[in-house]
Amino acid sequence: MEDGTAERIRPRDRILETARDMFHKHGIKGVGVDAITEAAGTNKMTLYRHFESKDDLVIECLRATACSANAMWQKFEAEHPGDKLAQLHAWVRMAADCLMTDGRGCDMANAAIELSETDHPARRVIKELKQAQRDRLVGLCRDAGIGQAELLADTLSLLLEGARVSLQSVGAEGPSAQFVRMAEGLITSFRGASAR
Amino acid sequence: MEDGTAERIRPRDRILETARDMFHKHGIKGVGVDAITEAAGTNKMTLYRHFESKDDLVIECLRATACSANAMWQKFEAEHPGDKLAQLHAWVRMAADCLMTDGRGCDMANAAIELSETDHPARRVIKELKQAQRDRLVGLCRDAGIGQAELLADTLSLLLEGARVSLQSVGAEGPSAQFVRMAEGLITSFRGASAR
DNA sequence: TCTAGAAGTTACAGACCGGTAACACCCTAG
DNA sequence: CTAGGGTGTTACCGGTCTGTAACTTCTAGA
Repeated sequence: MEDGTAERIRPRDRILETARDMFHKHGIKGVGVDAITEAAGTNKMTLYRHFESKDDLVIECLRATACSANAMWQKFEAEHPGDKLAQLHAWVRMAADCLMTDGRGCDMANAAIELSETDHPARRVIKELKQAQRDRLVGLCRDAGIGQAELLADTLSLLLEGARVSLQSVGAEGPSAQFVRMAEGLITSFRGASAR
Repeated sequence: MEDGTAERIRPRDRILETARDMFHKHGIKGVGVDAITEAAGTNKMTLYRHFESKDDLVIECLRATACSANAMWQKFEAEHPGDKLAQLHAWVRMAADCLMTDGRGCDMANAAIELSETDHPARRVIKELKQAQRDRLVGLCRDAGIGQAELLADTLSLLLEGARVSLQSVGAEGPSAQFVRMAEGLITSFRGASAR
């Protein structure tokens, strides 16, 4: 039987998962394909049989990251079905957890900074995936009954993005330590404004 | 005469200025020392006579960037002597200008993301310079008579940092377009709270 | 058991990287 | 005019990088 749930993971998936982890930790230009394949317990030829190039692998990793993010959104909906405001608070909590446990920032943002070539193929993907996340947060704010939903969503986006990068430059004791207080304060402030 | 204001700029300064520009545009790992020296109209040997290593050059570039930032702070004080609140608004305006005209983000933040090695010599410098900027903004907020000065300063910091990275991932039409509105709204909100 | 395709292995090409050595040059201070 | 320091030039080292070729081994499906 072809057996979809093979006990030993397919090399392609092992490479993808390993590459995601290593790109996240050391950056894209900071890790070579040799290191990835070795860590994945395979070899370079196998990588190039499954991915056209390193850039292609990078793009596939970013798509996988977006997929994980989608799973989180579904978890919010599952844990607080219908309660959009609770989902928004869950988003803040998730973001804070991510800040405290992770250390390195958003893979897409990091990639956008690292791949400075304006015509890099990954840039299209980053832009559309980030746009999708933004739309999702705007929708959540709107459904939570907040008046200026776009403005709140954009403010929260920038705060999180800023906290993730500040974490890497000034460290955990820097401004990013106040993220939850800022975010919650903003939400109550916007809720008050829309209920006036 | 040794003539401090030599009409032809010293090679060291040419290298430093060129490296700053190229690191800013293409990232640190995205440009080699050969490219820098060629663009600076000199050669690799001269670079290594003035800088111990590429890492040393990077650090010197970051210090120069911090120096430019200091000049901006002095400009704020010169244009609005004593009026700390006006200086705070000038800071917002400067940040917005920077967002619209520049495209690439903060050199220190970009470097922190790119140089993921936790023991990289540049990380110390980045942290202390970023910390200094933070202290400066906190002081400005406090002197402007804002109650929760640290919280406002940290929020503004994260907003700007987030706007700069968002600009690179989602583009100019993304959340960063609302930076001024967010920042000004925060300032009035914090002013109202401290004057209650 | 046989076979086809996936995966592993080794070696290599070609380019770029940071950094150094040896030597020729120029320009200015004395 | 001359001596010396800053600069330019060329060549090179050892390493790493992405990507490929040719060949062998393994494994799953019939």
